[in-house]
Amino acid sequence: MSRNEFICDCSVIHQDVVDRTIKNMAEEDTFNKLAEFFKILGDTTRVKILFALDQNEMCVCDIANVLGMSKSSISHQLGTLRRSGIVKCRKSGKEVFYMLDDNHVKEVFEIGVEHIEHKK
Amino acid sequence: MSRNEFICDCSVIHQDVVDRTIKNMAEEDTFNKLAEFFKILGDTTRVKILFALDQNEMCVCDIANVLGMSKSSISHQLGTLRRSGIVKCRKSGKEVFYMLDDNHVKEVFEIGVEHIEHKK
DNA sequence: ATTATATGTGAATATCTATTCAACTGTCAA
DNA sequence: TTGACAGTTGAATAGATATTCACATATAAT
Repeated sequence: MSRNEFICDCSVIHQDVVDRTIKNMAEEDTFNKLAEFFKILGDTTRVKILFALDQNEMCVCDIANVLGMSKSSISHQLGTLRRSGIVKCRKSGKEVFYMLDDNHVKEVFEIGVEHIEHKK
Repeated sequence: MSRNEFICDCSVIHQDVVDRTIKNMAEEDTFNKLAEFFKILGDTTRVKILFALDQNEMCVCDIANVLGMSKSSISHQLGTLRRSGIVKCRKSGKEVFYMLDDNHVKEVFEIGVEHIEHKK
């Protein structure tokens, strides 16, 4: 993508750096999906749910009890996580068991923890 | 933390799983900081800025030109990233050069990209 | 000194989103 | 069939936040 596609309120100071950086930028779509992925992880409730599901699959009621929140709010969040492909579920009678679907989440989590430990 | 501290609108179905999971949950503070960290990464503009700064340090004007956005909005976002300890800056005359401060960001990014590539 | 440029920032607006509430579906048991 | 329970879902509300705008600050050049 070229810088001429954009409208900006200032002049370019270091043309070479700007040109090179623009040339190396990823696709717009990649940035959007990346931000979307991190946005999903950027909520305390969802972080707790994923941390819990990392230990064992669980039904909605049990998750609600672990977090001390309503079934409805947990169900809404599980829907968000499912639509993002981060968790999946399995029905068993009246209950629905949720589990992690994406092995990257665990890795991202660990680095995230390293980050906040390092910043202490 | 004990489950009795919480108010929930449903009964516990699998008491053993709930007890064990609660016992293994991290500190409230840890979840908050973790979510806060990912929330910072969960914005397209900030993702682009970090991707650009991963290549070279840059001044505000250059970043604005690379992204095709106003200096003001970029400055606001850089302030957010700086307060989160993810980028740092260095003054040189009228210009302020920003660079990555946290080596974890790069790792998290790479796994994030793997994630979205895997989901295609 | 004056002007131009690079950056920072508070307030306002528009948009997004997490939770609650109320209703609903589906399943099991009596 | 009836009731109880697990889970889902749309609408509403309240809170968060990204960008714009206008102005402020700081530095360099004339």
